[in-house]
Amino acid sequence: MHKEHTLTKNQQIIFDLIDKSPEPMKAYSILFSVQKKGIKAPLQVYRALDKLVEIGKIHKIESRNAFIACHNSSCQVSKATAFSICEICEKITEISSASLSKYLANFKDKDGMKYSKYNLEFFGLCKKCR
Amino acid sequence: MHKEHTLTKNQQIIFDLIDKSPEPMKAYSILFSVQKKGIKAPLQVYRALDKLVEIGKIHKIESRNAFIACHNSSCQVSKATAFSICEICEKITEISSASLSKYLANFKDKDGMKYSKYNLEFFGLCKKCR
DNA sequence: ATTTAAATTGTTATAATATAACACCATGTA
DNA sequence: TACATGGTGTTATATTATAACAATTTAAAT
Repeated sequence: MHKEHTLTKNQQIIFDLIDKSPEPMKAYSILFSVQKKGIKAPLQVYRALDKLVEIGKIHKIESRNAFIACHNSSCQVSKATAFSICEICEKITEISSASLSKYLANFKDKDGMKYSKYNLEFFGLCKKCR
Repeated sequence: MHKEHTLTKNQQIIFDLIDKSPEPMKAYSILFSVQKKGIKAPLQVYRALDKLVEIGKIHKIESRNAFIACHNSSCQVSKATAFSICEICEKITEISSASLSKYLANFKDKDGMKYSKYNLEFFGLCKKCR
């Protein structure tokens, strides 16, 4: 489980917004949405995002510069993320596969190095778009 | 093997630069380096980068917005990339592991969906930094 | 050789993403 | 009390990336 953090006001506002969103949100679209709640500057958004990523409440989809809430209740997911991305409709889903995460968590490279963290993005066409 | 493409002048200049670089290069640092060769505008750089990525001569490290030459001679590497990233010194290496690429190429999600493409970034500490 | 289509180039302007720096405030704790 | 830590608000700026348009080059295909 995630360690419980008490979110601050800005963090809570921004987390709630991302959590309710059916799709990943971009920073400036978040900014636009929360301006009515008094969050006016990009930095206020980025600071909250940074913290939320750090504590594992949200993840960043690196190839899209977008943020999605974590719905994965297993441990340490913030350090081990996998997503599927539809290249047509841009539907993005967090993949939760025990075998995948086990494989990657145990992966060692040629030098025997193990990694503390990874991010994997799969691309293809979703059911609808095929 | 990569399909052979004849690179255009700008593409060749930019590929050579990235290929010789010991570390991934960022777009504007590339721009700065090639200005003496007559490439003056960001778009000229980004267009060449886009093409080089498309044909698999370079890869983009998404989490770093940086570009690295592909030194992997096996097929289809442009659609199946894996990197190791040292979080301290930022040393980045392309991982070439047959078992890893086999595992990921064959990975199916819960719905039985297979993916045409993936990008994996591992994070940890390199030998030197440990 | 001439035409034509496709890709590439050069250029200016602008959009989108992200951080620096600084002053201030809230909270916990020694 | 003091002091450390983390969060906030603000302005300005840095960094990354694309839009739009005209001109040119390239490589086939007549």
